[in-house]
Amino acid sequence: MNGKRKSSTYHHGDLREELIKEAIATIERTGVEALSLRGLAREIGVSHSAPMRHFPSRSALLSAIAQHGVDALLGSASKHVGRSDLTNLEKLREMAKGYVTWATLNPVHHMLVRNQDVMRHADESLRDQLNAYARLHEQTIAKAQAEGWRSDEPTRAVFLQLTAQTAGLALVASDPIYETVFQGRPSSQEITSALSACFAEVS
Amino acid sequence: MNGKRKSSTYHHGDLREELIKEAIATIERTGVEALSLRGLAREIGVSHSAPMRHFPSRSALLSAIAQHGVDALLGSASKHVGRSDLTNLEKLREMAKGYVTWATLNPVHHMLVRNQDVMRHADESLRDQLNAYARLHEQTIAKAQAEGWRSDEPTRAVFLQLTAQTAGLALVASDPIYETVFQGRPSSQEITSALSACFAEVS
DNA sequence: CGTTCATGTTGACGCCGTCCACACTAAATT
DNA sequence: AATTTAGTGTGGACGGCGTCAACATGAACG
Repeated sequence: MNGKRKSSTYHHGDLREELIKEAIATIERTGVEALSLRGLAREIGVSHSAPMRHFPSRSALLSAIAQHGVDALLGSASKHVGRSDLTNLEKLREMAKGYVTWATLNPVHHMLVRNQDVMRHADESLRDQLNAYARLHEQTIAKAQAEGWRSDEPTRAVFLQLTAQTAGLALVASDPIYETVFQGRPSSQEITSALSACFAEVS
Repeated sequence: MNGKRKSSTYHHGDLREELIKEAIATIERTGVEALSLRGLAREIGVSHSAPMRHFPSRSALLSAIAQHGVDALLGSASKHVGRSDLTNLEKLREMAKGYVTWATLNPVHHMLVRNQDVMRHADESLRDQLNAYARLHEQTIAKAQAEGWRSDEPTRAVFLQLTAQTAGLALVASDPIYETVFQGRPSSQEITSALSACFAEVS
């Protein structure tokens, strides 16, 4: 399965990655609160303080996972924005759709990024990347407005509305609390149609 | 200050309420993760296991606080819906505005209700009340549609869009993560105007 | 071959949630 | 008024946790 695995048992060989993978699985099953470094070590089969060689604290592990999530989100958004075959309005559509898709496919990452306890202990770089995402979003809105879309509204107002709608849809689509409220997750078709209201061509 | 205070120090007299009050203050300052029953007891000046006479577990304390929050939210919503001087569309506006206002005025309650670890251990009644709120919202939408507002769209679609927009605005307005993104909290005027897009009179 | 450095182990510390037996007090019962 | 009872606070114990420090192992490199 894993080519890097060493024959000896003393050194694991890939503990950092396995910690992250196992942590995500555990959080998905039982929630962040129930995640413990010792439990993780036990699960993997190393000593109780082996994880600290790779993450200096429990928060650091959670931050690293959140970091992965934000990397993926920002990467996908940059890719959309970089496409030259789309208008800026179409880029915005892709960003919004991409955000919700990312949240539903990576519920643990999404949840960690929204978790205040996690973000409180996060590196400056994580915050910076979230801000980079927001600025990319905002600038693309401004460009779409320059192309005539909702050009009579302040950018900040459109930014606020779009951010809220997108964040809200991601929440509703990925947070288990809303499952009973909507009797099941909204379909991707429903998501798209909810978003389309924000992206009407007519101003 | 507190008329019920007994002269003796052995029995506190109002420990349950003080625990809740102190817990909210602590969470606001340092986050849920950092809240401990022992720390709370130390702060208040009772023995380390006194809190367990009022809450059988740490989760129970958090659930009770969340319960208070949902009570307030549902109460305010019912009050709006009960008003006979408003159209159903106006009731929807009030509900949405009320939700965001509630979230900004009670950030700790709002956060606890959105916290998966808290909701996982919550009583059935808490979930029931959240569902009651959702149904009230949904029914009011249906009635507004019966009055001609967005009557060509499926109720579920409007419900989804409105829930997402409202939840998203509440998030953006009350979650510290978004403070840097928007350089400060959005004003209540900005909130209202972001909501107004959903509540346009024309279909 | 020997050194060095990353990585894993072991044991310790203090904090935590929770349980238990016990202490104190107010209210109910006699 | 005396006594019982139920509610509430105390103190000690237990195991689990995060974290630290001292030590062990082995891979990479001279």
